[in-house]
Amino acid sequence: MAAPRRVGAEKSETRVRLLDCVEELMVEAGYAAVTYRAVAARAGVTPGLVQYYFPALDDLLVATIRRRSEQGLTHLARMLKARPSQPLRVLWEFSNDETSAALTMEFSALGNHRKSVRAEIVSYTNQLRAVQLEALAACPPDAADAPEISPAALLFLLSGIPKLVRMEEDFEVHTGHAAILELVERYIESVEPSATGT
Amino acid sequence: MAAPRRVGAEKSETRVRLLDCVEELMVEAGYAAVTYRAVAARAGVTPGLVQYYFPALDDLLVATIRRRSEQGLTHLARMLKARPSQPLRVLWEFSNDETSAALTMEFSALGNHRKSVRAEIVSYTNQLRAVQLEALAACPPDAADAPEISPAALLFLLSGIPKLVRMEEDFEVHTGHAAILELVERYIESVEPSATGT
DNA sequence: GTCTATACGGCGATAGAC
DNA sequence: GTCTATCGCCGTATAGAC
Repeated sequence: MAAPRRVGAEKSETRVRLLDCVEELMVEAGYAAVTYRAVAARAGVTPGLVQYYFPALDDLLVATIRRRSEQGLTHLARMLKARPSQPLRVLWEFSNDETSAALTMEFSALGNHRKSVRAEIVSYTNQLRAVQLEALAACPPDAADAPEISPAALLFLLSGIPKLVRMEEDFEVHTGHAAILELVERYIESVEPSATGT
Repeated sequence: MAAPRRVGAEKSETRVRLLDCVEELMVEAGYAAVTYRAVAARAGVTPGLVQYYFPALDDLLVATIRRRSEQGLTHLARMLKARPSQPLRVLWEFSNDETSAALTMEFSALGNHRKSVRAEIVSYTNQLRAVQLEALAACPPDAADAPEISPAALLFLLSGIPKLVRMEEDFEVHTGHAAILELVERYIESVEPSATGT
């Protein structure tokens, strides 16, 4: 693996600040607003310096995604560890957490035609799914009045519904959102009653 | 409303051909590949001529979406009219139809930061939802063993699940897809048995 | 290792000639 | 209706100052 050119140190304060600026630009104006010149202007440096740390725009975008992904995996692991008896609630809350929802949507859109970004998202999603499936497997939902549903299908719904709701809200569609959220929450309540320990 | 500049006739053959080229470019290489120069090259005309018919790139993209949307609404109306006793099956098949799935995904991604495109999608989606809800309202699902679910929530799932599945497949995620599709189809079978008339 | 200056070709968009 | 010329912004590459 040849060094692709000269590149800045990983621990540089400047580098960290640049990634922060990318996130800000993305949520405020979309991924299309992430240009060398715009990032440089916001960080108060020259465009050339941004390129020094991230030779190609892909490098800048992938680094931004990777940092967020690592934070997400760590966060989920902490939540699961703190409440080992309520995997469904934890997964549902995690997927509904909007801390970085706008950013996540932006990344997905970007991934649609940037191969490098897509690869990074695939890697992250696979790690996430593995952790989530493991948590669900430890607690097979066999409550009395709950419909039969496989852990994989349940995970699809728990993680997918909040994402779908956010996407539709972005396009001013609200049909059935309140009803579906209430339905999922009633299901969770039936499988993992609020007042339950391990 | 002032005429925004000179513009080509709606019925021009060239105009129709340009829209075809846009769709081809979009599915083959993504919306980012839709440039005046690329569309012109594919259609065998000069970039300036493309701009004559569509002064801004937004005009070109919106025209492409509008044409597809009208086709989609017409198609759904025909399907509903042909099988008035099976709204659930029709809606499910319509949402699973991949005739223009790639294009639809592309439009959604585009809509995320092109205001004009977003507005067009909002308009189309609202019309679509109205038609779909009306179809569902004519047939309240009160089958014996089906879980209680409102028409709006049901529509959310029928239209959203196929979209979500396609999005995840794009990122090489397959978890729970087969199970969830089978689950929905079993539900539909319970509410609208295959061998049923009006 | 950090940072700057400059140049190149491609892009969307505009104005206007034929 | 059709096409050309031109403008400013973009990603990228390179040469070199501190």
